[in-house]
Amino acid sequence: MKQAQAALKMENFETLCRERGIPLTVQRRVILGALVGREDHPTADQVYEAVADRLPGLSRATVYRALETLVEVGVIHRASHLGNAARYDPNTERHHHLTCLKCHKVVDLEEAALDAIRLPGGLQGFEIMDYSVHLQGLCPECRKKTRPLKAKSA
Amino acid sequence: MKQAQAALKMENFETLCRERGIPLTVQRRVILGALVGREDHPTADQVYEAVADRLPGLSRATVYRALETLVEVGVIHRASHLGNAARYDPNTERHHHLTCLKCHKVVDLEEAALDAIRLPGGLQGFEIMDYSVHLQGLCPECRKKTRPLKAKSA
DNA sequence: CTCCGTGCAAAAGGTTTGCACTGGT
DNA sequence: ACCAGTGCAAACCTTTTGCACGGAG
Repeated sequence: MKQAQAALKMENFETLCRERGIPLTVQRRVILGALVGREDHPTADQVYEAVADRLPGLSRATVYRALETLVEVGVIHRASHLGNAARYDPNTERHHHLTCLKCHKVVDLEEAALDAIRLPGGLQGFEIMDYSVHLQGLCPECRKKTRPLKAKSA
Repeated sequence: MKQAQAALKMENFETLCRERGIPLTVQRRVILGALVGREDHPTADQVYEAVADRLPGLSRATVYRALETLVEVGVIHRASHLGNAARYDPNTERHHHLTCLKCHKVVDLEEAALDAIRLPGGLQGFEIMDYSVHLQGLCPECRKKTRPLKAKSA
């Protein structure tokens, strides 16, 4: 059940916070709660809307900060490039992207093997026009620089 | 060679513009020229920086508009969701995304077939930690609403 | 010649930050 | 009690838009 998963995720979050000495605030709990209950991918503002009644006087800044914390702890993901600016790509052929988790560099990958993926059927009623594979990892430079495990230099 | 490709892309752009009655301005040409010369995925601001000396008095607004035009004509792609807000995803398991090209809705897709993709080797020195498949198309609702081919309502 | 594109500046989101206060540990 | 988190408001960054002018078709 989703309910059970949500409860697990919340427990997991609490454990992780205690381990890392991160204060467990009401805001963070409610925000995570609102997030795990959803199937869509809400924006920060939508999260704010969702929890505003449960947290009177809540500030949008807090939503942003709490979401950031949740991402750091690892209980949610942020779906978008870290930089909030759009990027433009002159390569209009089918290609894929390699993104560096550390420096956020994006490089193209033209790889016939990835172009040949057979898409499964019944994609929730979507009519697929195109697809691309998004690979995330460490670029050569960042691999040299550090041997990171955790995100923050903490 | 990349040079030849760039020249071809420029010619292609000019042809498409003439076909569609889109004025061919210096700005658009220079901006496209700066873009096809690069391997990275510059932001609008980086494009502005790149062409600023060649186009004195250039406005950032023009860069945005020109980029938009280039995307419409199809000679470049925009790499990012149209909505400029970050989205948060409580699902931290391996999963993929279906994005609607019209309403920009994003839904999760958990599909074992896509989890089993064998990654090719020699990924430009990257150490891959994770990957996901990004499918783009029309969601059921938008498929009903219109029969779009072109972006603009002209 | 007519329009559309451009430049400028202001507006419109989205996100971050400084500061005083509150709440978690 | 201490330190980090919160709320508020202002700052900041990216992108869009209105308007007058100039260049493209």
